[in-house]
Amino acid sequence: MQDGNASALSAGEKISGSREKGLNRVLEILEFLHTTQRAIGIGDLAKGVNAPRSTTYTLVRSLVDAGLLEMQGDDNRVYFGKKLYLYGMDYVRGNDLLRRGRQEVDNLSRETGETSELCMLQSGRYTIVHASPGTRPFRISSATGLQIPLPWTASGRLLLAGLEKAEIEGMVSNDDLVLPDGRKLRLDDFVADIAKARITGYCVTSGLVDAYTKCLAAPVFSAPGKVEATMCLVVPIDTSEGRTGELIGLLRDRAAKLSIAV
Amino acid sequence: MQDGNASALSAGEKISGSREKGLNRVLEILEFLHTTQRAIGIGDLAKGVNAPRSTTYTLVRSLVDAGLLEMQGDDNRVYFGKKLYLYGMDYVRGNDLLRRGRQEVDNLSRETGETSELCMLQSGRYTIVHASPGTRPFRISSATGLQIPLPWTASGRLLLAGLEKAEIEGMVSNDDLVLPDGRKLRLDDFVADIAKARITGYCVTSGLVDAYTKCLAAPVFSAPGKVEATMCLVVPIDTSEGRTGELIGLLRDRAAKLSIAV
DNA sequence: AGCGATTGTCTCTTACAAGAGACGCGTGTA
DNA sequence: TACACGCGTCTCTTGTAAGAGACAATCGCT
Repeated sequence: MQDGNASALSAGEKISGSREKGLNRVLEILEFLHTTQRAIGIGDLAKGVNAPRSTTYTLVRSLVDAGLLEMQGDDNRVYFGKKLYLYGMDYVRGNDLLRRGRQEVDNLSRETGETSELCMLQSGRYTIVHASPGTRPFRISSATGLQIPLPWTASGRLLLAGLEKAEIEGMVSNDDLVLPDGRKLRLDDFVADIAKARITGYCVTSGLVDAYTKCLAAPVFSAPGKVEATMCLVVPIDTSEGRTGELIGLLRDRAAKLSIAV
Repeated sequence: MQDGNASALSAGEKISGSREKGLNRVLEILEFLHTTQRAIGIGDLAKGVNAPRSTTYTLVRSLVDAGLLEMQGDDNRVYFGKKLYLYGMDYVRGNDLLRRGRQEVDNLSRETGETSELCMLQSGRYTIVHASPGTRPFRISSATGLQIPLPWTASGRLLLAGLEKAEIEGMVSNDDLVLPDGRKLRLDDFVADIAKARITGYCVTSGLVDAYTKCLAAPVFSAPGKVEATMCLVVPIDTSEGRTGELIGLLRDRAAKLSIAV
């Protein structure tokens, strides 16, 4: 799931699809719903995940019966179900870091007025696990659950701290190194960034995901040297040196607080 | 999943288990983890869901790769993964009622100091979808995601309002009618309770789940006559008539507020 | 009314996943 | 040292689930 089957035709995919395991189909369905973020008809779902209609009907029925999916109202559309919400809450309950991290992110964005996020690696991909929007008039886009190429972000540089170059290379595709504005990042530069971020204990990137923001990030450790998550602030790119410094200080402080008791 | 395969040997189950569909195994695994509420070794998991070890290993690997499960730390134990949390948040985002209901429950328990809950039907079973503990010294047990037989609760009586007797009968097993203290509820009485609750627009039960509490519940409607959820308060059984009345008033008010905009 | 597109259900075939079981490894304990 | 036990991986067989495709029903459009 982590890559290569949503982007389909890329690498060593069996072209004609042939026979696919039911479980895999289900995983694709869930992932598809996660990207669409809305209920969808079963027929379209089948098209979307490139699965036979008959199979899709069967699987969806199973999932609806199990409560992982729900039929939306009276239409023939499906979306995530209560069961998934309950399992998700179970995850939160079993995960101190996430629970406290969410709290801390909410605090931070309330105190600073800036957009704040908690980020983690999710099957080798950068993921915004929790976000709190801040109070600025222009809305900085960042939805929970969004997945972004690691090299585009400050958090990405911290999350990979301590990995070997080879490992890093394995987690970053060539496409990932191409920034939204078309510029191509050199892998070596990225690796250097990571090493630097590791030493300084924080990371700032300017105008990477878009030209108007910069991203401040600080690491949360689950064990000495092991970066489990990052907290970050997304601020306008013209934020003054002084304020940026303040925010970084605050951010590092809070991230450190999260680290200790884990 | 809703019934009949966890309770296993009951009805028309193939006794020897023979060959089981992978997806079903997965659904059982998730449900099992939901009940244990903690990470568990793969071997034990296999025993727990009564699946062959080799199969369990394969499935768990798929699920871990997909991020639905995570290996716990260094041990060989697994539990829910980040993906499930993300899907769960998607569900919340797509569900106004749940989002606002959680909020309202938190408010209510803060204002009254009592334990407050949001309850819904989940594959035909009563489920505590969100709970907020209240401030009483003795803790009233009620975990999010807990599933309880419908007849044990005030909310259950409201959630079934408007259904035919036959439908109700289908959703309530004989075991469900036996209260925790051993008393057996008559189905007819339960059906009568439901009809009454429907008319009065709220429901109070005393000493059903345990001898020391009573449960006040009010319905949340998704459409005229359709009870989508209930809000409820769990209070000490010796709460005065007067205060009980106040609380019911408050509860009905909030539940109504939830109903309107849905 | 006529037509194309979509929806939900069903049947039948065969490719393949579920499962049995063996194996090697590490660990505790007698 | 020997034994029992649990873990993780692998191989091989066969029961069966995934998929192709046909079908009737419904919908929307002209």
